[in-house]
Amino acid sequence: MNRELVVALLRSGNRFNDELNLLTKSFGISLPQFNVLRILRGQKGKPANLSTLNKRMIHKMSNTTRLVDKLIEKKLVLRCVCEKNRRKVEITITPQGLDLLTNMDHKLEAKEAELVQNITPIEKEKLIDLISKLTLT
Amino acid sequence: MNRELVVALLRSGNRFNDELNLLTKSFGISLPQFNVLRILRGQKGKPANLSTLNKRMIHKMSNTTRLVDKLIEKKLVLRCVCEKNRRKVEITITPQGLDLLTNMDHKLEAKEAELVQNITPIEKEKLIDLISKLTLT
DNA sequence: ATACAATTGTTGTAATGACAAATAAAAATG
DNA sequence: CATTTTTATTTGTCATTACAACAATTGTAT
Repeated sequence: MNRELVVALLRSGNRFNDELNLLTKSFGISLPQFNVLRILRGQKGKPANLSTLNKRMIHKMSNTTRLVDKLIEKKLVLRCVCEKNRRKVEITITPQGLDLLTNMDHKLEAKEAELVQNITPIEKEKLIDLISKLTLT
Repeated sequence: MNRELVVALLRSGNRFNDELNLLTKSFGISLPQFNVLRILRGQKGKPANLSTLNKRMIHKMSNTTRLVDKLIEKKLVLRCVCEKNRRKVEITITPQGLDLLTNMDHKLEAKEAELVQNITPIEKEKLIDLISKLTLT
């Protein structure tokens, strides 16, 4: 039964990933890039450094540097060296980045709703509850 | 709430992915490669073709050909052209492939158990149920 | 202060993945 | 039977990811 559960979770996770990736691609960015943008928007002007991004990212990956490089190329974020701790780097979202997110917002919400349309609100609560219980540690 | 659910699912799916990948890597293969091996073992001698593998794979990807190439390099599977329909290709697992799976089996079970250890059997049933309901279509 | 360890990020390289175009055989059509 | 369409797989190309080595800066203990 453990296997059944693990496989079910992997399957649906991958499916969600694929669908969302498709959506973000249509706006010219990958899903991980999109998530970084959202984290930055959540900072409300406060810059973030790479390790903060890494901690919050849904898709753990070893190379946030290069992901950010891509976002810089697209002028969606800015990077500058932190004054207080020159090892650190400060990353902020640009107005263009915010605009892009604004454009994506409702499409994303629609997609999210579509992805979970087969269950009731009560079941959704239950699922969230169980999954977060599952993923403590 | 939809977003919360989607994010929770992505997170735990990715986490499971990472953990399992780590495990299979320690045996010299990737998680997708491992899953193909398991599909082949499930065939009980009956060969599978690429599109069958593709349908059953947990990680949908466009390049099953090259994934199978890697498994061939490692002598874990065999590929030969199907007699009846020469477009098709028949893939079977080798004795070495089966041995590898046998060696991995209990480690994998242990890891699976570890991954879902935070919830009760009843909750597991419930989760499986909800997730499969979610992922109909 | 100096040496050593820990933190934070970057870079190189190989492996993997996504996507589209190419190939090749079989099936369908006229 | 020749031609088109569909099916099944392969190949090319580029982007992303994984992994490891490197570099720079700060923190700590003697």
